[in-house]
Amino acid sequence: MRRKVTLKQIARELDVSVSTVSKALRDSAEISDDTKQKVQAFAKLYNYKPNNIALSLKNRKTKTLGVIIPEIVHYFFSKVILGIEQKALERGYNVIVGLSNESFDNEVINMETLANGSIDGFIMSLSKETLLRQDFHHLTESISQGLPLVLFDRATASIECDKVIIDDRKASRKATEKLLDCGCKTIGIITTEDHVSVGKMRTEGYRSALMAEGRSVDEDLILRIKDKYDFEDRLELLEETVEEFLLSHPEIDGILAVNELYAVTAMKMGRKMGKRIPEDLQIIGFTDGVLSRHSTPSITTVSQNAKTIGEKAAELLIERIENEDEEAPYQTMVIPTNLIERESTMC
Amino acid sequence: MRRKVTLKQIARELDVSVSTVSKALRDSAEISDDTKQKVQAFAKLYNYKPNNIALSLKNRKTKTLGVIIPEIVHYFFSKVILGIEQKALERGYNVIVGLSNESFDNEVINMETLANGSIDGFIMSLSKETLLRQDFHHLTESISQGLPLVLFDRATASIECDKVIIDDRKASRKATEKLLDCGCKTIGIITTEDHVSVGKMRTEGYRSALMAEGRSVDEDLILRIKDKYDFEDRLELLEETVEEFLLSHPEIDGILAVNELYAVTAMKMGRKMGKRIPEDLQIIGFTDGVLSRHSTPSITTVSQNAKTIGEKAAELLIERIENEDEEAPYQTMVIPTNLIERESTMC
DNA sequence: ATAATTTTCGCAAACGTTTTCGTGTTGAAA
DNA sequence: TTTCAACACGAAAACGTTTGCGAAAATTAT
Repeated sequence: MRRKVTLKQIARELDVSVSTVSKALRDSAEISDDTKQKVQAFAKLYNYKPNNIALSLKNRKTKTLGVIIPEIVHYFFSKVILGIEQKALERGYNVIVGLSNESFDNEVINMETLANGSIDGFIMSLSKETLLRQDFHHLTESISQGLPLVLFDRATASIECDKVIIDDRKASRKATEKLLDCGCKTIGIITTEDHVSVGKMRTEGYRSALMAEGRSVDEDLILRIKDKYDFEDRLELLEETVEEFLLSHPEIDGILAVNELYAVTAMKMGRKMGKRIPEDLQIIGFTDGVLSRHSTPSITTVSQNAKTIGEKAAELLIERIENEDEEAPYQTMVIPTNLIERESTMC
Repeated sequence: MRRKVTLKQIARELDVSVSTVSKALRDSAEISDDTKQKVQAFAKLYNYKPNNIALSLKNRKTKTLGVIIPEIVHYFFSKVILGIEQKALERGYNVIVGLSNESFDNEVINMETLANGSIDGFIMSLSKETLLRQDFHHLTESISQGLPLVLFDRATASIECDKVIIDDRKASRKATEKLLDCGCKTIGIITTEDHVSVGKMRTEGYRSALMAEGRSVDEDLILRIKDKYDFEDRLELLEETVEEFLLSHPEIDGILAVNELYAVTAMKMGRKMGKRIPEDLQIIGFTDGVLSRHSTPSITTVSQNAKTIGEKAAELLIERIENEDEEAPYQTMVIPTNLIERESTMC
């Protein structure tokens, strides 16, 4: 096992000092061409690469981004990571991923372990529990310690920092309008509990679209799925709830769903009770993932451009890290969404 | 901006030496109770946490695992990461994720940047290009430098290291047998090119099941999807190819697909040509992801227990890291698979 | 040959820890 | 009063870098 070679070893081998080796490798004018040649040749031969940890300690920069997300087995979040990762690579950064699993405590723990020198800044989307508690002390803590933070998707107005979001209200309004345009008379929405910021705003968008058309909003047509139903192994609970909802409102002919899973579930349950998609029931979801794309019929959906979100978040963070003295004002980038029309809507 | 407090600052503030502070915080017997109290109180007040980078340098251990995978927007891989991440957290490790994007060069670059001190070991699944080229010098390089490696899923016999895999041949054979049991007369397989190790073995399993039943293997019933068709934006190419395949073999009444996407595509194309699922065409896929679960009809599939794979890979790696002197023999863990029966098969 | 440069290199400090070893102080035993 | 052990703490080295500065060596100018 031939361990990585260090400056010290090269120095000893060539009978010069460590500083000479270091300077020779960085092509310093202080060193004679002779020694430079010798050192560089030796270093190449032994495939010398500077130790990242030592560099991090010296420069007080780790060139690493900390990313904390609620889930990873999830089209939207994994696509965001893809975007982050690519930008990071491009700019010479690594990415450490931490999962909160929608838990406040995990989020805090993850942050704390990373905040002790391991990373140069955070990119986060908040856990549902954090949003529910409205406890953001770990975020302010991090910022006050000089670790910049970029929030995406599930952000909060309580914290001043860079943010990358979509205009959830608008996207939702547009989607609802689309359903209206396509002839829906009674539109229901399947959304999250209100503490989930994006869910709440999507619900608001739905409301405003209806009101703008002079329609009344029937609160019974708003189905809020409980957080705890949102697990892979709780699928039946979700299905039952949606089925019940559809059965008790047979007049519904349009559904807006705030994510893919809700959309595909609505489709399945609608069909089960004999509705044809899209003739009897039209559906629009959020997130342009595999479910929307590969379902039969395929599902019309609001694409959030997750990869772009990731890229922009990484850019913002890296800029902030590399210009920490500049005190630039915080930005909130709003990434445009687009409605991808597929087979679950009529027009 | 109150930067993190260091031992040195505490020492200056309390007018003792750095070593005293360090010892006091670690509750050393060398230090008087008085000073310990004083130091500990002060540290707590200022929320002192040791700097990870400094510790890494000192201990020559980073407590970080490097994970390199071909893709992240992918049910199987993201679920493996979930498993790795959880085990890592449990054992006090962080996880750096690198994406090869199925490219050999990216794989090499990612490894090289991480191999310079940033991590204690690698968990990898090889890119298709690497498997095609059969060039594994970066892996041997890493191992010879004392960085342990655990391969999962897409492994290779050419490298000696710990591995976590499933028995692809057996799983595929079982799945094929299932189709036979369910009454299929003509079974086709949609698989990858042969250089993808798991694809090849699944094809072999398919073959052996047919031969064991005394049936001949019609090479025309083996559809190998080209690597380059395997992209989100190449969906039509994939669909055309599968459709053509099904159209030119209308006698096919059973399909084994080596992943979810191929399975759902087969289902879609089969339907398009008027086949009922499962009455006219039965389908079994690999990977128990969202597509298999939420399609209508839902798809019978071979679950690889991806999360377990991740957990075991992390365990193996951490054990290897923490007992590097022991020279334990390399293990290949075979994670059991199970066939999840759903609506795309008849029995 | 001597002085003045210029070239070439090494020392030391720094980043933040941990740990070994040495040393000064205290109190008790002789 | 002297001797010695126990106690409490600090200095220094180490992990692997980079870099400012001083100093020796080599070259040039006088």
